[in-house]
Amino acid sequence: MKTRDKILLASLELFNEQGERNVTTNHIAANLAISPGNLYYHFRNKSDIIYEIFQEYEKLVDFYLDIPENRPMTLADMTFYLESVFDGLWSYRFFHRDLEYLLDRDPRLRKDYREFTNRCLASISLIFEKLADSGIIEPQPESLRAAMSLNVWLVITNWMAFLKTAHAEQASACLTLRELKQGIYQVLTLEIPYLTPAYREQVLELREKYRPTMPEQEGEQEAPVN
Amino acid sequence: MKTRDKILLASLELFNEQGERNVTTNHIAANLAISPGNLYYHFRNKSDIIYEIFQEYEKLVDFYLDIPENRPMTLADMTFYLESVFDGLWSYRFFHRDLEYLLDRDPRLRKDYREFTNRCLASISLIFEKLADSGIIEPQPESLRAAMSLNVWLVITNWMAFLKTAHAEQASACLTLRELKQGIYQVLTLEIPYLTPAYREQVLELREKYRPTMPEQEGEQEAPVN
DNA sequence: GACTACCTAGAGTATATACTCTAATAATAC
DNA sequence: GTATTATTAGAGTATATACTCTAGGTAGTC
Repeated sequence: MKTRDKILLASLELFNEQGERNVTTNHIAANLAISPGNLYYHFRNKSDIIYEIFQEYEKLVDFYLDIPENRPMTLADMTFYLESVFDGLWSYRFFHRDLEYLLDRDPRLRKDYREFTNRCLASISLIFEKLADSGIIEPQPESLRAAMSLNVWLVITNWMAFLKTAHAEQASACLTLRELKQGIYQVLTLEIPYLTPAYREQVLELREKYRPTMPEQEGEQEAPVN
Repeated sequence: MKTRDKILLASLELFNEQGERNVTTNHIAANLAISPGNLYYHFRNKSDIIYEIFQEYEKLVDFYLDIPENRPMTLADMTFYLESVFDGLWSYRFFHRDLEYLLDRDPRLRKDYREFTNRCLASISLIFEKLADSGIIEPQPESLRAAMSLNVWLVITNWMAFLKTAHAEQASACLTLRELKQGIYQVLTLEIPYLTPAYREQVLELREKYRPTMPEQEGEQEAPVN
């Protein structure tokens, strides 16, 4: 693999594990056993590395959320979208953690992320629309759909932060993809009241599969050590 | 005012304006025209300043979310809770921005914040319960109420981050309390399907008051300059 | 073999930042 | 008034971090 790609890969891994703020360019170089000079030969600065990683993320999610216009949407489709989005969140999980700081630092990123958000919101809204077309959820006026989509987005993008802050131990270490996907439970919670009788039970069953196993919100009870 | 209190006040203000990450202890001292030594006489380190500010925040929200058990809940109560929580978010808005980093840095804060979250979730759930008692929303099983409360929490705590990232300009400068309170619109959106016919119109009217004036999600249209 | 384009090492630098240390000054107690 | 305690100034430090610079190696081509 080319050094340039190795740098991107190692950066992503370190960022995800330790947070962008805690990973220096020197760390990245050391991790790859290359010199800082070498790293800066391939990237002008740290921002450029982050920007390029973001573009990968963007591309991935855009790919997942490309809604086919020519056929009705099934429950399986919806599940796929949800699973995919959370997979994406997981793979680039460092990004949402330090989002505001990163956007303040890099105007390119701010602009791109803003457009990315709008595309995602549009996709979510389209999904709702097509779910209504398929008779899975009741159709809703456009304005409500927009507000609902925004809520879905807020839940999705904030779920990981919630998990990390709800954990007793340090955030980075103990978080699994499985736990992250319990966010799907929360998203489906939003849909419940809009489900048609025909699909209600099916979706509720699907939702159960993502029900948190560990009691997340009842944090008072620490795990007994002995 | 005592120097100690001035430090807390100036720190909060600077943190809110520029983000904790961008405000150094030297900045705080300079802002107050005192010496760094003086600052460190009053606080052992930066973490202690942040921790103390958090405790103020906690106290404030706990005060707001103290639900009276002995009387039914009115729409006015609900409005008050929503307004208050967003006021609190505004006054201590730096906190949620760098939350994960702060919690990683200070175990006390992690523990306290975790318990704080649980108290808030319990309050939200209690509010739903009492709203059902008052016939404002339909009663729901406890498990659904818990999931709904968590969604409300996610929307509330992530709304500001969304606003900042949706803005085209740098985050810190252009954000008003008024815009922040449009988050109430999103929270009320979550309630819509559960409203009883008797209160539906009233709540929808209330919700309209918080409807975003500027088109937030249609970011493509930049303001025409000429 | 020599030219070129690409790649790499590693020491080094400017700047920032959290924090310390000493000494001096103000406030208070007796 | 004097002893003590609380407060303050301000220079200074250890460490970190993003990034630079120079020199040299490697691979392919003719």
